[in-house]
Amino acid sequence: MIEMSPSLRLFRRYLKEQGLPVTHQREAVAQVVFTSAEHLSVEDIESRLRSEGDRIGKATIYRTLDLLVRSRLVVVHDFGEGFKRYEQRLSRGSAFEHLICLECGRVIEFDSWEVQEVKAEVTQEHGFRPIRHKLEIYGLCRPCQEAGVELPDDGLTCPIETV
Amino acid sequence: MIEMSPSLRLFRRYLKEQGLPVTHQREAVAQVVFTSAEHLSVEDIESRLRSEGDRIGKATIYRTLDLLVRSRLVVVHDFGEGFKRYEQRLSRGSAFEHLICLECGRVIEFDSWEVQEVKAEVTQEHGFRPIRHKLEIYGLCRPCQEAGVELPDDGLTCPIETV
DNA sequence: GTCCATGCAAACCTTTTGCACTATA
DNA sequence: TATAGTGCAAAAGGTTTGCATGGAC
Repeated sequence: MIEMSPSLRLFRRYLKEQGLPVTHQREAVAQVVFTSAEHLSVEDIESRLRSEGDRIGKATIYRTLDLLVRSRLVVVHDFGEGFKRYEQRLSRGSAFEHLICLECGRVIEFDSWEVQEVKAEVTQEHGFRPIRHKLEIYGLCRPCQEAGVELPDDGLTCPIETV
Repeated sequence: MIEMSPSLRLFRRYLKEQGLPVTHQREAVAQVVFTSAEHLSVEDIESRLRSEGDRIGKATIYRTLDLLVRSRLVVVHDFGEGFKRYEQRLSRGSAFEHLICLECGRVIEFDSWEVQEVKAEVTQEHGFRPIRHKLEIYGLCRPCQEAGVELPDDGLTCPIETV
């Protein structure tokens, strides 16, 4: 049986509030996300379920993740890898600021007070109603730099503008 | 014939530097991106080419966009819509800060000096070598708010944490 | 004449959907 | 027992690739 984490308890409550059945599959998928501190791909989730002896169809995983995101217990990230990653929202920072290593995919979260300020200022200026934001800084993490990784530079010989 | 914009000139130079042929298709795709101030999807690019009488295969468009990105004359964006958008890097702001309307998809660019500072600080702190960044603020643009658009809130009745 | 690009279609990958079957409440 | 979920396989949508043909240099 699945031991009950606080988040899982909330997810069950959410399902009941919505009049939806609490199934073994939903609990299993939720528990995988809730017991991980990482940004999981659907592939990751599927293989973790499998290693626990659970064989749950991809369609069900996607459908459950959709519920988890809707419940606000989980957030979805798109780091431009061609697929999405899912992360529990409770515990840890749950910051929307990330350093993302282009070499190994490592993600470091951080909080920025200043970004919140920029957000407030610029949205007010444009009459824009902010709902969420993300700041993503792509580059090379320390371990990859120390391993001597260099990213290829294929640009024009005389660069135009470097940001 | 295609009239030569400064960017197109640079793209030709880039192709020659790389020992690659300058073809009509490459010039046509590049010119579409260089003469637009918007964030174009491949669909957009294809239809603009078509309306100019150019019928260029999608594969060629993708391959040319890849070259344009490599040359650094164009940047690619992924706003989580399920496809990518392309934008010329010269002229205009070419900021990496965006307000993105969840209702109509409108994108407003802005520059933020503070974000550059946050980037410098946090990357130094983590020994991370930054290459590029993006700040995306999702929400409702003024016109959509005035049109009375409200986004559904399906979350738990007692929200956990609101960012 | 030698490469390389192009165009088409097929392949690919992630995600979504249709449908017969099963489980929840 | 009624209602909704599950699993499988097929479909969908954007992007990539293989290959024969055609164009750049």
